[in-house]
Amino acid sequence: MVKKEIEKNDFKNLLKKGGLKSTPIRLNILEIFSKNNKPINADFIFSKLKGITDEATVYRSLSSFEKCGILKRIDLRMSSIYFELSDINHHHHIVCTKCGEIEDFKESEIIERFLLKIVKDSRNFKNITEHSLELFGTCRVCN
Amino acid sequence: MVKKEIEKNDFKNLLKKGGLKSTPIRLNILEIFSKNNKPINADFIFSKLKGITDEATVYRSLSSFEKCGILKRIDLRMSSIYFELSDINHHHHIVCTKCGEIEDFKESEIIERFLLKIVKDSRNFKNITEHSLELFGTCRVCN
DNA sequence: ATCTACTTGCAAACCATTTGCATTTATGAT
DNA sequence: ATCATAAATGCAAATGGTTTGCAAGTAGAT
Repeated sequence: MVKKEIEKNDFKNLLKKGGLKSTPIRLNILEIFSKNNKPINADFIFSKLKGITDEATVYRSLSSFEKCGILKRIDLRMSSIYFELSDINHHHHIVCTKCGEIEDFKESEIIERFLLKIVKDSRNFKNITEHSLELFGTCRVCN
Repeated sequence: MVKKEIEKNDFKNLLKKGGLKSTPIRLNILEIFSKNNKPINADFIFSKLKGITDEATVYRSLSSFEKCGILKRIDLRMSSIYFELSDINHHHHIVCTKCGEIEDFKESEIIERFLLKIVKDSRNFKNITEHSLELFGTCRVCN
């Protein structure tokens, strides 16, 4: 629980840095992200939250969090939008198109070099701030 | 117009290969894709189509086309889904988050090698069939 | 030419997400 | 600590892209 307190303070700082007020709901949402090391959506969060009656609040939080950089959006080709904490531990995903299983992978150096090359070669873009990179296939079990 | 006839036959073959019937609307849709070398959505297609009264038909076509591999989905983080012809000329996009301008880039060899490495390193995935890779930033004009 | 399965039109439903407005709450200044 | 103010929440309704059920039309195989 000492750890939990530290975490809570981290989240408070995160919110403050983002210019957002620190509310119980928001701290809970961040805790849910921190507990579940995978992309999650508004529904999932709403189902885990206690003391909240309106899913719109979740949507508003997610939107604010993305805007100020706390979260990053993950395009999984599902019907709803998924997010993850945009931590330092930058990674991407392989998604099983049959069962939805997700595996992470991490190729920071390659991707970093790749982005530099793209920017160097581009006419109109010298400023790339985000990227999506997700792989889709069938996992060992489904194959 | 000779060229156009050739193209139409290409499309007919494409549909046949996909197990889909060749209808005027479908040929028109494919022609629209062929004329517009950029990711487009259902609305755009519907607005260009003549002799059609129901957007649901467009959605159904897009869905069939994607399923049989004629189209590929492009995740542009817009509110609607975009598609492109999945031609041999495999490429990706840089999207301006301010004005929506799109630039293509093509790094087949790097990406090919990259995917091989990922598959080699992965525990659960030996079969990657698709991938999304889009970059987001601000273009020279908006910057 | 006919038969059958696939396609389309029409209308309605669906579902994730957004929005307006009144109320409550967090935070910085007093 | 209290207060004032801007921001966050709850509630309800709207939005908008996409999907679906059903009846009628049409392409393609025989």
